[in-house]
Amino acid sequence: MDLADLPGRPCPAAAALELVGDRWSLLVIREVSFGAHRFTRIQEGTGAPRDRLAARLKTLVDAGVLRRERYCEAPERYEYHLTDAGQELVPVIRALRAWGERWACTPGQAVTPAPGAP
Amino acid sequence: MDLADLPGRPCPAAAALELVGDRWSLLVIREVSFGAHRFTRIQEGTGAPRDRLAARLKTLVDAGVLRRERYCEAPERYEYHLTDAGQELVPVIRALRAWGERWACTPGQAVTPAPGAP
DNA sequence: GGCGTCGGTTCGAAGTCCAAACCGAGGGAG
DNA sequence: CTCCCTCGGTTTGGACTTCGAACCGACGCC
Repeated sequence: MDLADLPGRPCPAAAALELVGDRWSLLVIREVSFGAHRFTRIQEGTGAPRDRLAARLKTLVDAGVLRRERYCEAPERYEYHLTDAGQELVPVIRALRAWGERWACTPGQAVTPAPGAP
Repeated sequence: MDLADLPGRPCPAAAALELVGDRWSLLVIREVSFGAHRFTRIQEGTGAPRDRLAARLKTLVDAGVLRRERYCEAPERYEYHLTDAGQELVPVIRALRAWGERWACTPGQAVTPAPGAP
């Protein structure tokens, strides 16, 4: 992914969003960072449809954010771990969580917590 | 948006992604935080298609992340500003940019800068 | 043999995304 | 007055994604 190829202003944030800025990627990374390393666990934790999850795991591995490791020989089974790049995505998720706690948890929209209320 | 309605694990980060976790929202917020307050400027800065941008601006205003302000009476013209909630999204973008600088700017994938290469 | 788990893949339907054309209100040039 | 431009959108038609659900093969358990 070359920054110059993006349609808008060249910016590393845009490049980051190209890689992990879709509906599921950050949720997947959150789950893996929480210790959910297997397909089924990640699927339960994120709620992503199975095919989407399979595709997303593939692109995240390709992007170098996740590493796929076989944990069972007889029936080929794999689990997913964060690479260093993936690890460093955790602060992004933390920032997102902090924002969500403050603004997205109130019933209704992300309006200021107490406009005229106690 | 109720956390309990989300398919996966209830988590404020998921709620945040519901609101701003699409292709353009964070880019739009970046642009507005850079001082691009008008439709056309935001469109140029993000590279989003016009209809997507119009729809996204609407949902962001509904979500309470942006505020829409008329700046011209005669032909109705509006500009967009960050609310407090929008303002507090800036750290998320900063985190994303930091990550992008480190991992997404290298040509190729987000692999460690020098694994075995010179 | 019959059923369950695990990690996927395949399917058709539904939804979303896109580029490009269109629109209306106004401004400016000729 | 007429023609064309800007601004902020909306509409359109087609491509691309996403979805839930069904299916699959390899294995384990009973």
